[in-house]
Amino acid sequence: MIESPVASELLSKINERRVLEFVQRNGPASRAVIARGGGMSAPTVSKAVVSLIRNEFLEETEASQAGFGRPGKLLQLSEQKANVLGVVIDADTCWIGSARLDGAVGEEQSISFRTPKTYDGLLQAVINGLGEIAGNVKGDLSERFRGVGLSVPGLFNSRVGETVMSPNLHLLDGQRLAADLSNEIGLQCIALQESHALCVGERMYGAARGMNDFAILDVSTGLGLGIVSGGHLLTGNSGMAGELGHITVVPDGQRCGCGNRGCLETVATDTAFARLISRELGRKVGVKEALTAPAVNGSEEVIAQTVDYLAIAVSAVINIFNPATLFLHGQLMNSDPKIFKRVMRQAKKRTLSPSFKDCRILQSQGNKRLGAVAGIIDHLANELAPAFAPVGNGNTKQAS
Amino acid sequence: MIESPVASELLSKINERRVLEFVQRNGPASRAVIARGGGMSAPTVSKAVVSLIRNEFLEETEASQAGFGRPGKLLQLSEQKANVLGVVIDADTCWIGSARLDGAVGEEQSISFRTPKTYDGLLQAVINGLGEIAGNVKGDLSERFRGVGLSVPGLFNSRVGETVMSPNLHLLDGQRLAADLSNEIGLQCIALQESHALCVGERMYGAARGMNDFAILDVSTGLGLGIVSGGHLLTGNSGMAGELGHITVVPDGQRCGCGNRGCLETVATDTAFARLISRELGRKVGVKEALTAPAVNGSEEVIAQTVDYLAIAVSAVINIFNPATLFLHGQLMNSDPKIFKRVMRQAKKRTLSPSFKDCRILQSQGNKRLGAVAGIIDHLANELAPAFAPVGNGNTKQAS
DNA sequence: CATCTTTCTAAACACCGCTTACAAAGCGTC
DNA sequence: GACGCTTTGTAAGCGGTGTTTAGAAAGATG
Repeated sequence: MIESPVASELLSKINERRVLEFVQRNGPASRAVIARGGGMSAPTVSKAVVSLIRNEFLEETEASQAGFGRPGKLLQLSEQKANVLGVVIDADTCWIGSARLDGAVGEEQSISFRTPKTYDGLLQAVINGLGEIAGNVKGDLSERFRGVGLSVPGLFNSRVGETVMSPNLHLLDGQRLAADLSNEIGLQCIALQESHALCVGERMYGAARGMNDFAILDVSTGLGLGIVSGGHLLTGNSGMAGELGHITVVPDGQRCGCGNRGCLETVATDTAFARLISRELGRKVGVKEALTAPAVNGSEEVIAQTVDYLAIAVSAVINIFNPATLFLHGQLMNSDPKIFKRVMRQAKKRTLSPSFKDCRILQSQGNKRLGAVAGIIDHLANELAPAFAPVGNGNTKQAS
Repeated sequence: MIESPVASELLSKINERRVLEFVQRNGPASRAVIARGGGMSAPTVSKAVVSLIRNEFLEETEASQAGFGRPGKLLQLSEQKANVLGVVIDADTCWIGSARLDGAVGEEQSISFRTPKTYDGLLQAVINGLGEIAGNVKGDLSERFRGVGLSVPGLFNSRVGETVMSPNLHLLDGQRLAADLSNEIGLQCIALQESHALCVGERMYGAARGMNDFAILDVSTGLGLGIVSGGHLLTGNSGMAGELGHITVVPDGQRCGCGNRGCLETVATDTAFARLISRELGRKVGVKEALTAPAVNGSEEVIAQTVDYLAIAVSAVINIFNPATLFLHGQLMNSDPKIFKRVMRQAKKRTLSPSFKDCRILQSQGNKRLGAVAGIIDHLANELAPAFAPVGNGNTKQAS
């Protein structure tokens, strides 16, 4: 039933992982600092460091911080060998870039291109792009990089690595992009659904660094939701968890791309807003134009229709997940403070007040690129060593 | 940041926990059987067993199964010393009972009583009840029992152990029943919100045994939801996760007990159904009577109003959590197959089909009593030793 | 240059799980 | 009833790991 033969080596693996995570979180540090901060003895840290350097996760810099006694040699995430590649697939554009283990994306080493029209075209474009970044030397790829992380839109089955359905990019339907890519370039490729990628990225490198209970609600053409609860990304049985956009809020509402009627996604997204304003103005406008349209600035009544549903979404997330922090992401909320305020006001009304008080709500930039990179880095770390999570069922405290 | 000083003993603790869980799941077994089934070597199991017997979690029985070679001595969960107490607080009645570590509740050793009208009355009634079960010898309690698990209704903050708000039992508001009880009787007391208790109980002893991704939707006067995802009970930051009942589905609907309007709970519960039928009949009826009323058997249109919202709830759970199994619990769905069928049919329409296909939906009895018992047993096991969960962020597979 | 502080490592020790070897305990057969 | 067969359970030895202790290394201070 339970597997994995708890051997002695497990301990050293756990400690290696701890050291690595300490450096990931706190930046370069000496062995002594890691020992103090990570709750391990100095020799233990040293041994872990030896292994991490051998595996090219860390490297020793000459840089030594000034101080009283003997200066410690700083250990940092490897910049030489431990680079990874990130790929973000979106409906209109794709992005490819390289990054170091610390998540720093080399801007000069990244490219964007319009999303091709066919799956084969996309696959080939990604392969070409990766090769370009690797300096056009194909054989070099697997030497300079350790893996590729992908952010993919739509409904993604992470158990089998297959995009089940991608409403805005149907060419991915039924495809296994990560596997196909891996076969072509001979590197590990790991795909994450974009909302999940956002979560992993924010947690590893972004605003949610170190947080164990948070949610990210991403409002754009659709409604994306990523949840980290108790330190775990909520994936569900097949990685399809988080589809908040398709809960029904208008029982006989308009038809949604998913086939159902009245999904939250039909009324609480950029697209819904633009559609609404277009009708108001009598001509078709995009989201950006809609936001600056006079009708919008004029009347709260007009924006209310979208915004109040957005508040229902926010409220649902807080009621259902009780996160310590909720990040809101999307131009609709982050461009106009008036809109954000109204969302907050309405959400407060619609949420159980203890849960609402318990939750800090922040606007966030979010970054799928970091997410793609974080996805592969997290995978590499898991491959190296398991994170240790002493864990029960979450029931807590208050004993005698 | 991360604590717990990964010492050598950690390994033995993990293995003790494994042995204990093996026996919990598979019943009495010999050391050899545990070794084979649990993936440990025989000496390791023996050592763990010694410790578990010393801590009175296990005991050795003389009973030996017939077979070829030397018969193994069976190890079972201690019946002598390792008993626990379970307490279920409900709006109308309370229950107290004792159970063994294997979850077997001694029916003759349980009592029920009407829920008192005041908090002090309740506390005293529980204390008395516990004493009664312990044989009226107060000092004996802490010798015969290891702890008390409680199932409490309403919104429960598990971080501080306080009931924040209990709509159907306001005497609990702001109270810390587990802590108060613990102070009085000198035993460890652990409270769980009732929906969470349901989950823990089903997972440890019931229909969800061994499942790592499931949800339980409990439809009664309110809408309770418990989620286990990736093997973890979803509690949120303060244990208040799972409040599906208060998401808004009728933006300008009727007022809910929580202060908001149009909560799912106002339209998709027993109470809502009874209210609906009452209006139909022109007189006030309870749920049971409502279910057998001629109006109900006659027309689908009448029940549809409640049932279709119930389907929205089911659909929301599947869309949001992507569970492998969903247990539906509540007399509304489990008494009339016609109703259940309609819920299923409607839910199927309203759910993303990959997620729906991925999810097995079962009717379930559920049992808060087992939940209360499982809660304290799980806590005791966690105290003894951490469960080991090698864990990443949940991103999976499909590498080169 | 000696002293001080801090870093890092080597050695000794204790703990752990695993493998191997062996004793223990029944069953079948002769 | 004795012997072999099979399985169970334990003792001893080995390799791996973390910790403590002691000491070497490296720079700052006086």
